[in-house]
Amino acid sequence: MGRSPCCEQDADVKKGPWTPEEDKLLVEYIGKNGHGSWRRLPKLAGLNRCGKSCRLRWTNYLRPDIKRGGFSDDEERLIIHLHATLGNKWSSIATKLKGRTDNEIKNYWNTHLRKKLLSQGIDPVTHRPRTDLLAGLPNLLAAANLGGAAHQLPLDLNAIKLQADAAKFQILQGLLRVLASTTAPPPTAAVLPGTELMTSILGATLAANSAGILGQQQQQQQQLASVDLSRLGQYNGNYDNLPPLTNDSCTQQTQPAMSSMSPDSLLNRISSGISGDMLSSPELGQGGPSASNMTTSPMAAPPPMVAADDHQCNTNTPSGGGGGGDGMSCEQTPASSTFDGLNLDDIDINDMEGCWAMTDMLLAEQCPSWLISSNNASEMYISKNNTSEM
DNA sequence: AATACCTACAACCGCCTTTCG
DNA sequence: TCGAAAGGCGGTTGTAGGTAT
Repeated sequence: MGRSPCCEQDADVKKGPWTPEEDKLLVEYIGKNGHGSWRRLPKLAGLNRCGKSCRLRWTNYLRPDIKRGGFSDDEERLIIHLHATLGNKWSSIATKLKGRTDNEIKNYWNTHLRKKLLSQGIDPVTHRPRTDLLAGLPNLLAAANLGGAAHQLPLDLNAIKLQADAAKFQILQGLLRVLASTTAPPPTAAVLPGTELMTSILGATLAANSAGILGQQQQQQQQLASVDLSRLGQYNGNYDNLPPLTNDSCTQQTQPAMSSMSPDSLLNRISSGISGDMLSSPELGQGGPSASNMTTSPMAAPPPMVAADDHQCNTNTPSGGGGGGDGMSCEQTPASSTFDGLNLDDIDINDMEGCWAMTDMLLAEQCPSWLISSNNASEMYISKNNTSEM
């Protein structure tokens, strides 16, 4: 079964970089005859090459409509956007960038864009704030629970607070996604990944924490509020790319609102939520280990992202419905959302406190299972520390 | 100057899908 | 309908050039 490898029967076939002479032969032959059968082409063109190699050389480098040179900012943004939507479907992405080949885009992604996103704190796989930054939380909690030295506690708590912020971002993402979906302009607008805003938020918090402004959640909220949410309008609904926090329709409504909780309780609740399996959720692209000594209830997997392929995009996009005509209307849409049914009239995007209050309400009404997990290290941590000052 | 290391990118490999007799 | 051939795709490797030690 299975095909024999290309050119296997000819062990003498040349490999490696193409010479100008070979390029000339290939271009001249295809110019006169077309490529026809790639397998027969090498003999006919006088090349000692595999047909597959000839095809690759032609499609990636010798084709007359190939666009050479560096990528423009627009192209970069488009690639990032398309990658967020399509994933590593390089050929599909290449169809949206005139003159660029899938191989070129793939290489550019791996050598430039991927690193660029990482440096911005964005996971290049999920296009969301990096969760690997949170991976140490379970160990921190466990260490704290197991009686870490008192002088180590501040560091642990700093980390926990950071995780708490990240969890809040997750919640806010859903909120922002709703807002963006109502304020977004038609897809013809300049496309920027929604991650930029989240990056600035996360960056602000990281900066605050590293500057020693720890434990001042209010201050961090002010930083969050300093982000002009009205900018969301230019993001072309990219928050649709963000999966909802959870699809777990929680039936318990006994949890106090986040805003009414003490900071310690809030942090611990959130910390417990983002520990364990959540961090290793395949949806987050994380295969990281869970804390082995924790018994956190498994987090319900987020709903699958519904990434329509090109065909689906074309058929699903209402004709004349404001699509850019370049396929950019193809977006990921979560199958369901914790935030579905949210009354947008209740939200003033300029009122950050109101947004937090809305977040609280959503948590109370649709609290995910991971937020109410019990018998885990963080709860033990709470009970151990709920009488101490932070 | 020599060596190690890093980076970018061209090319290859293996698998899957499509085409065709 | 089936199987082989061909095409296509994404991941990986090889290599050349640049930089740091």
